[in-house]
Amino acid sequence: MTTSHRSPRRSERSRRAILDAARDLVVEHGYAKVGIEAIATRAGVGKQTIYRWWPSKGAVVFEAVRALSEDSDGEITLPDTGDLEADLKLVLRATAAEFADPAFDALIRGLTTEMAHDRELAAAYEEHTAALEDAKRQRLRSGQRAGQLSPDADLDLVLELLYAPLFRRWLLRTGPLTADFADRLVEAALRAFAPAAEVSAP
Amino acid sequence: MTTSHRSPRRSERSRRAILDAARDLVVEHGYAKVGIEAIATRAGVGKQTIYRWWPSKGAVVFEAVRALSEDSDGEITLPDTGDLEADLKLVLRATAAEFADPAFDALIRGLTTEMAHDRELAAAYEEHTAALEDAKRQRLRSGQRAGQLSPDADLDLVLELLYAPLFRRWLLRTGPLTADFADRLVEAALRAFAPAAEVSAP
Amino acid sequence: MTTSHRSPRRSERSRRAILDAARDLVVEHGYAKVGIEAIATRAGVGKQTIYRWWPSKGAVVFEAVRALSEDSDGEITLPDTGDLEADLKLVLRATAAEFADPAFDALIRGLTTEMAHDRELAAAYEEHTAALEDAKRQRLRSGQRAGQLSPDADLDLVLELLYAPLFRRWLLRTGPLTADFADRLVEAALRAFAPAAEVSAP
Amino acid sequence: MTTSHRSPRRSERSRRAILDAARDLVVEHGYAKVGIEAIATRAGVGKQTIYRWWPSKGAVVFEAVRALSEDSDGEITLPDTGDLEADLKLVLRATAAEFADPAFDALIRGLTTEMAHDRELAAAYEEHTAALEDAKRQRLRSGQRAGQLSPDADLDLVLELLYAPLFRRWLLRTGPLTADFADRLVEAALRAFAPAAEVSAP
DNA sequence: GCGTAAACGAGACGGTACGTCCCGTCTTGTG
DNA sequence: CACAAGACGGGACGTACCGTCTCGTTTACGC
Repeated sequence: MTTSHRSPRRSERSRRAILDAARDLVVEHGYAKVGIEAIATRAGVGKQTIYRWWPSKGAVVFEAVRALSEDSDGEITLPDTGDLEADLKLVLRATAAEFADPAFDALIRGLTTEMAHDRELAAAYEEHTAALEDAKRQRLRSGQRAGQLSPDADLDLVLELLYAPLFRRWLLRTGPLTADFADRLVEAALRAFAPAAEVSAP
Repeated sequence: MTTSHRSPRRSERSRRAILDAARDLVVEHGYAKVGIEAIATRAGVGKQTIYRWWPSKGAVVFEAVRALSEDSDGEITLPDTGDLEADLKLVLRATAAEFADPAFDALIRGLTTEMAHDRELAAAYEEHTAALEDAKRQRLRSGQRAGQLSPDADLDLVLELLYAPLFRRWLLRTGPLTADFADRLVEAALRAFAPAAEVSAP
Repeated sequence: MTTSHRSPRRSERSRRAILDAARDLVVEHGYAKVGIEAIATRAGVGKQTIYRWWPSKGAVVFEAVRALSEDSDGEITLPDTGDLEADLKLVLRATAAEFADPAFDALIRGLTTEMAHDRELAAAYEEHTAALEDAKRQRLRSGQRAGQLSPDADLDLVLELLYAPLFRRWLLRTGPLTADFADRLVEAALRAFAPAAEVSAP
Repeated sequence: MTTSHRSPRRSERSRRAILDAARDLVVEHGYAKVGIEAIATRAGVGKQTIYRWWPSKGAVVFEAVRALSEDSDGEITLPDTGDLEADLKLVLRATAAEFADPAFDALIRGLTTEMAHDRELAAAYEEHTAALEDAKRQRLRSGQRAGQLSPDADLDLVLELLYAPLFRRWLLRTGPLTADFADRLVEAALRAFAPAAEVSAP
């Protein structure tokens, strides 16, 4: 169990204070330099109150991140204007911009490297992003039905082609996360899974 | 400077012992659970002998990893049978297999997440892999000349399309690293940058 | 106030359970290693129920000890056969044996060292043993009247000479608590306060 | 091993700072309220430097106390004017005064109660006071030879009669530690072991 | 070959953070 | 409203390593 089970006895005030402290400290000093003690002190909370409800620093930060996106989570919908390429470019540009934001980077980078070592944390994160992944697949499927993707395209593979290069550039800082890069990724992926050329009718 | 400058006074025996100890300990217990003290003890060496020549644990492990591939490093050549697709599949399958090897994984995973936080280490690693990257680019260019890739394909982008999905699957364990996956990556990338179809003259 | 004021609302069942748990735990693990939480848990009681009625662990254990000797406390009478020496030897031998009993030792040792630091607890204990002290003094006075002690002997000093060496040997484990030791203490004290030798009239 | 083995590597500066801090803190706040962390902080020392050389807080304070009396320790000699009673009164009065000194009390009280629970510490203390005990016994023996004590008096028992009442009054605060009390103890003990009355020569 | 300066093993040092323990108080239902 | 249950802020515990800093002791060069 990575995330904390709510309990009627639990102090909501402390929970919020811990998550806020964790978020702020990580943004300020970076994931690695933040410890449980610092979070507890900043939150005005005993260490035990953290250990009681979370198994690790990763779990706390993870929940802090999740709490950020929780408000708007009601329903995830990606743009669907009918133009798959345009829509994907919009989304990937936004993703690239997000990765390029220092505050977001500070929060998410440490969490990501932590997930590379902690399978439980990774599983929790996957669960958290499942809805978003689904929405992405839905949009691709819609494009597929509209004849903008090959009918037998593996949509998961398409997603990996779109996002993995972005992810790798961000994590390893091997290249800039520009709108142009996002555009070219979309173009390449769509070319790779373009529907077969039509045969002109006689 | 991440790697150590050699000196005539330096004890080669200690250097080897430290690198071996670092490699073995990381493979045994994982990067995060290995500390400088443990490396020094296992190597039968004073801590200072490590701090004298390396700036961080990452640098030691990095050099330990580099030492592994140092023997065969004289000249890197990728297969070039004339069939770009076949050659790339060979290479990517090998890469996938390497990532799937537990010992390699243990060594390289911690180093990778460390690079995500330590720019110096990342720079050193990039330098170390520059030759290999070059070789990959060369093979693509050769294929390009042979008409198996569009003349205006961005070869770096092709490499990212090929390797980033592999990297991400490996790091985040989001999917299996099979030969089939490697094949499909190669096929997709080549389709994305296929040369323009010839228009038959009427 | 060291001891608890009784109240009609108070649960006698809880009170007994707490005292029993305290006694048992102290005998099992020693005074220092027993905490309020352990007592509460063993007694099947909330911590607050302890804090509501007792000010400290010392007070609980003290009352637990007192409860042991409460049954027989109606009237304290020391033996008075007319032979002071014999009677005192009997009593001191019994005291020595009591100190030598491991269960008694475990209970009383921690309480004693606590009293060395907590004046309130010490006062409460003194009050508790006042009747016994009185009885001892009575027996000495009786012997004094019978001409077995000097008429101007300071009976409190006699008691200190009798009991302090026993107490010190027990607390600091500086010697065995044997019947022989008890006997020799009695003999020495009585010699020290023997009535003046009669001068035979010529 | 309760006390610390000296080592050439050991920092004398740290050792002194720790003992001084321990002594001062105990005198200021009392044994029970002083912890290892406070000692380390006051001494400007890492906790580990304490744990490296001492097994417990008791051992540190014990050594701090011992260090106090170390200077004058060359040779212990008790006064021997030929008048045993006068000499003993001098010594016991001094002891009573020492116990009554608040700074000494603070230091020694906690240590004493600790010894009641920690046999190792008690053994170390006994060793430390062995020379003094010997000197006391010597003085008694000298008085014995001078015909001021019965030839078959058990000198250890005499010492217990002299010191135990003082000790008990001090520890349990059951009476004042006055010069008068010291005098009366000496008188009582000497009466108890007075040599047999001489037979007047005809 | 012989000083001498470095690099060495060893490990003590001042620190920081860990995760656990228990304190005494506070809060939340239940009987 | 006393009770059981137990969460809470607080803070000390003893451990593990960090990176720095002496200690003698090799060791291999320049004289």
